[in-house]
Amino acid sequence: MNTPEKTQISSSLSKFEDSPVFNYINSLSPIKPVKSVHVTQTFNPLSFASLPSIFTSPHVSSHKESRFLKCSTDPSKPELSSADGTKVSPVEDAGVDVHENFDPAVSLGEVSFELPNEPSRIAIELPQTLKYDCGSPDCAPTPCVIEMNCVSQPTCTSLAIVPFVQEASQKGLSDGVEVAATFQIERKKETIGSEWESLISETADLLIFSSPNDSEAFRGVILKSLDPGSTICSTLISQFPQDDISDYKDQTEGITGLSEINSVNESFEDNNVTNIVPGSLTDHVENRMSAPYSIEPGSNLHRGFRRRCLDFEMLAARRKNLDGGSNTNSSVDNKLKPSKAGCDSSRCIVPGIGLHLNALAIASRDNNNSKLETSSSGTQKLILPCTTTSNSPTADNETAHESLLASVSTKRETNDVENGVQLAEDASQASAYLVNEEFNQNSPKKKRRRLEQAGESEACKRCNCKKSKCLKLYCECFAAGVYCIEPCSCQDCFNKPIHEDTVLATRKQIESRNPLAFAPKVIRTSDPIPEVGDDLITTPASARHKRGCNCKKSNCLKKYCECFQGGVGCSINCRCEGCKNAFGRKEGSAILEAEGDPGEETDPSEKNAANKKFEETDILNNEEQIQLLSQQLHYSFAGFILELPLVQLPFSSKGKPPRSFIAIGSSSALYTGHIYGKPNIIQPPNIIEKHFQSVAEDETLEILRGNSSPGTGIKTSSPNSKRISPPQYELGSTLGGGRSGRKLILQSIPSFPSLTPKH
DNA sequence: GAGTTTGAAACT
DNA sequence: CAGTTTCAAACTC
Repeated sequence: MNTPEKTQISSSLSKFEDSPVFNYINSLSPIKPVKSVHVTQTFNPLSFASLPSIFTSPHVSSHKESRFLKCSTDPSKPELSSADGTKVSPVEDAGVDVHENFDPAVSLGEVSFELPNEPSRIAIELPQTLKYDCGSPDCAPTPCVIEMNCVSQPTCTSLAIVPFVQEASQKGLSDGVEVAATFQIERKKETIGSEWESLISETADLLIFSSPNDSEAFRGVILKSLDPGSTICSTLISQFPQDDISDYKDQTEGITGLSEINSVNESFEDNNVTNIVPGSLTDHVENRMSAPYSIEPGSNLHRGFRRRCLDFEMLAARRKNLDGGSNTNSSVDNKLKPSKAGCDSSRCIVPGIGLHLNALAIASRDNNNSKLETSSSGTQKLILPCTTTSNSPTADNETAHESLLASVSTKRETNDVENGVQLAEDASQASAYLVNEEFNQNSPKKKRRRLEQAGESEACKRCNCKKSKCLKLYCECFAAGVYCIEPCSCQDCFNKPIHEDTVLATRKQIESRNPLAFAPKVIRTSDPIPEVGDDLITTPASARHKRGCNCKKSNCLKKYCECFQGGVGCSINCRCEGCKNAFGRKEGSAILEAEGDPGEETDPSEKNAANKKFEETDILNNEEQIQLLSQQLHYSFAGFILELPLVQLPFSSKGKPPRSFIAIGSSSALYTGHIYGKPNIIQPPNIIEKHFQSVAEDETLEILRGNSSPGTGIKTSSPNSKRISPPQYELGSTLGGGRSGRKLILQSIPSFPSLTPKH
């Protein structure tokens, strides 16, 4: 990537690296100064883009993100790092250093939680973050900034964003303010334990999780070309403070929507950072939220959506924080875990994206309205489904629900009942947690019944585990990386915040067996256009089940089939018999069938029915997909969002959205981050690929060649080797290498692992 | 709502 | 790694 920005950054970095401050820092730290860390710069865009999916991946994303976050805090603590004496990998240098120095308490993710108590902090941090985003010296005049640049560069080099960020920094960020803020934060920090890195990474993830909107926000910034400075700031603010704060608000009790934002705004003013956000911050928030994304500023819906998901990460981070709590700022701990109840609540509140995305994916298909809206803005694609869905008969009794839903009601679209229900459910669930955790354990049937009465119980229904304690992949909730909540009818459920330790341990165990265990089952590949055969669609390559199905009797025509359930065609990876998957038969099935393969009792009527079904449900969507894809490509090209709700789900009006199939943002990545990277992310288009190639071709290729970090090889080492095959391979083989897009995808997927620190 | 079918997950 | 068992969702009645 020879973009001017990069060049500029590199040169700038070099300059700074040679500065006295930098030298001083180096002298204090075992870390070797590394000039212009180009490690994953190429993929930075991905990091942004993949945020949602990354959310779930503490490792990969965390590294990246953590760095990103670290940067924010790092500037202030060169000395601290050295003082801590924590070991840093020389190779990772800056990045690691940042990690160690990074104070979780300072992370944006935490900020969201802490904000209520410390409004000023957020103000400080946000600007910092912005600054960090810009990997260019332009935004970092101070020594601290310089170091930051070194560290952050890898992550901050996103192609599209850099210019904006830089500009923003130039326009709105006050260097002095930033520095001061940094140090202020620094003072609060305490010695960092050896656990920091992990802690940080997770914290970073949390941050990310808390801001599923990040990608959108950035996209919005880019696409809309709004005032970079204000836009970015407002975006960040709107996202973090708004969502997270509002969550916190919910816990503590009804505070009105923008109050937090206002406080944030005040904070900015207090810190002389006001200039960063021209005009009322609130206004910005509103504008950005409502206009570009069609999201209400205080969209509780959105928030509610994210609540359950990724709780695990939150817990993990939090727990680690606690473990090292002796070292960490007590205030932080308190904030993270208010009281027992509050603690749980917070967890519940912790934003998650898995469900959110799921809903989106579905919505893209099912919800025409949402489609329209999505078409108008890429960001909305992801969100609208959420917002549009709050049709929640299910929210009946819960005031909290009502409030949540009410906030979303403006956007309400009734078409997608399922999504709506689920979304509402999520929100309601979250609120339910807030209201009373015991809901989880009590009256599951009642809840379920209520949901069913809602008319779309399917969408809302959660698990019904009886023996697995919801600690196995049998449990949909567990598999999806979310806690069981109200709607669940499970028995002896351990998949609750109270048992966070158990949950985390179990997850780790499962992932140790199969790193992909929590990965999205359906991976969107590249080709959005299903291959429509003569009379039957054969293996649409737009998405594939990561492992493939093993159906024997269902002919892949029922939801027993995970491929079918996920709305994707069977692929070469499938070992199904008599595949008649309406979304695409296993390669060879169609041929065999056409040849009158006895193994496949080809029932013409069935075939036609399947085909018809497909036509009804997918053909149209394919076109839509194409449109969406083009948009998405645009966004992707901007370097922010790579994951798309393109996976088309077959169940429009009935059947709950296959959460487990969402290709995005499952909590899977929690522990698999390094290994699985971000395969979760739906890799779209060729354009992106080109982007990649131009930007990070080198590394990508390396990764593909197996030179990347250990985790790079998706699945090669999967315990389920017999069944799981790398998405890439799948793509390559299934798609038939003719298409460049596929090839590109292969590259792009591996690229994620590159995000992990180089050695 | 109970019972059956199905295939993934887990186990051996 | 293959076969078996367990499990819970999907489905049927």
